[in-house]
Amino acid sequence: MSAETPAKKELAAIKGTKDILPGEVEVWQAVEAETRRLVELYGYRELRTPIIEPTELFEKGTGETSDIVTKEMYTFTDKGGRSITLRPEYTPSMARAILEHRLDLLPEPMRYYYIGPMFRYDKPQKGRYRQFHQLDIEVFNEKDPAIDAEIIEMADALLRTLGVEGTETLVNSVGCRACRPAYSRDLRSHAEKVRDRLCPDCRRKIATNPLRIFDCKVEGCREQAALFPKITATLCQECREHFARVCSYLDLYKVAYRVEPNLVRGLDYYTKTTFEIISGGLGAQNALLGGGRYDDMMKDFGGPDICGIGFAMGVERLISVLQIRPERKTVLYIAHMGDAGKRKGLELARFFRRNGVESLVEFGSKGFKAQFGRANKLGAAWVLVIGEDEIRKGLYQLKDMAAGTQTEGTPEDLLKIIQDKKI
RNA sequence: GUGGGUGUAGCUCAACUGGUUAGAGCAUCGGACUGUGGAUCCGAAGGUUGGGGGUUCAAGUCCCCUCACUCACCCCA
Repeated sequence: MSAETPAKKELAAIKGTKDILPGEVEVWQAVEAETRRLVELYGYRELRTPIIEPTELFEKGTGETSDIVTKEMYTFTDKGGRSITLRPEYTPSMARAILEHRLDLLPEPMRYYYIGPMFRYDKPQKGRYRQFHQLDIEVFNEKDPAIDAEIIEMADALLRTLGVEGTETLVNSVGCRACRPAYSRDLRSHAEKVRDRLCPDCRRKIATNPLRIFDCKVEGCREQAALFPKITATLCQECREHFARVCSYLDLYKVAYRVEPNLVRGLDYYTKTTFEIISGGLGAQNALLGGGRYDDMMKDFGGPDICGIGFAMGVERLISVLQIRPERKTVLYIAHMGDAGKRKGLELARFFRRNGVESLVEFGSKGFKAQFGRANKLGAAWVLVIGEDEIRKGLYQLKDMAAGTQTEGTPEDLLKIIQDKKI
């Protein structure tokens, strides 16, 4: 079967997006199923929101000065003149849904999750796509530092249950509105004093985002940054105590982690705890998941003063470090001879499918030799043989392809053989 | 958005300093082989060499533009 029209390159998937084909999609399905199972053990419920939102939601939620909002959003005007944006992240949508439906008035704990596509107009590279997928986890109205630790422990448990190895968990506190401004001022004045020893990029960061100087890879900048004050040393009383409790609970869970005072998350809304789990083998985009606390978002939305905490995990990145590559094979292939054989095959396929056995019937008329060859290529575990003799007797041949053995019996007999072997 | 690298069949790769009709392996399809698979042999199909322009008697090969992929910066999942 040769393709009559070769795929035109002009009709390829757009830059930064990908098809997920059979052979790989099974990995996605397994990851999604395992993820749902695990987070529901922690009391999370799925909450789905639209892919499109009013642009304003992200301007207010993600932050007007963030890179995401200033240069990475897919924004357009719809026919009604509204400014619409394809969600670049999930947290603001989640917060919006909570307020819109007043879920904060329900007795259930507000623990939600979602797995789905996000959109950012970035330049694609390893582990970075324009349409990518995230697992998003959020908890609202839970001030206790125990939830900070539990959420990190859950992230750790999820990666373990999926078989991810060689990760490192980084935690930090970025303070709150009471103590962070003072720290930023402090940092700026320190950086200003050594301005001429910093790279051009970092000189610019002094004004825009001094915390980011810690991320610079230039040797001179790193030397200077090492001398800057640590945020962990200048936290206010409340933030310091909160962070100490988070760490002590993590110790209780025996989760391995490293306090990384230089860990700065890029989104503006974080307060107190931030964390990230990184993995080697991901190149420059090494964050498998990242998140933190955002105690002021709901209030900023004009809603009740309830706090939030959560994280997002990159599904593409996760899958790229997974070892598992499950493949789905055909179970039962039905080979036949003659028109009566074909009709009986179609009938029996229905019988087997109704009893939970995946079945494929050969539609063409080939010799048994060719049909067995085809079954073999499809990786069929079983082949049902229907010829004149079988139809006359009402007894069919079932071949176990791996063992090479063949059994005769009624459809019910043969079904039982397949079902027994499955267990 | 800024740099660097790479684009040849579905996949992995060939094609000497520019030189006839761009080849091979794997995969696909057909045959040897109309009552039983994996092997082997034979054959077929599959390409505007990512696209466009230029230099040249002659371009897969050199130059320019563009697109895509890729790595890093940046940002982040």
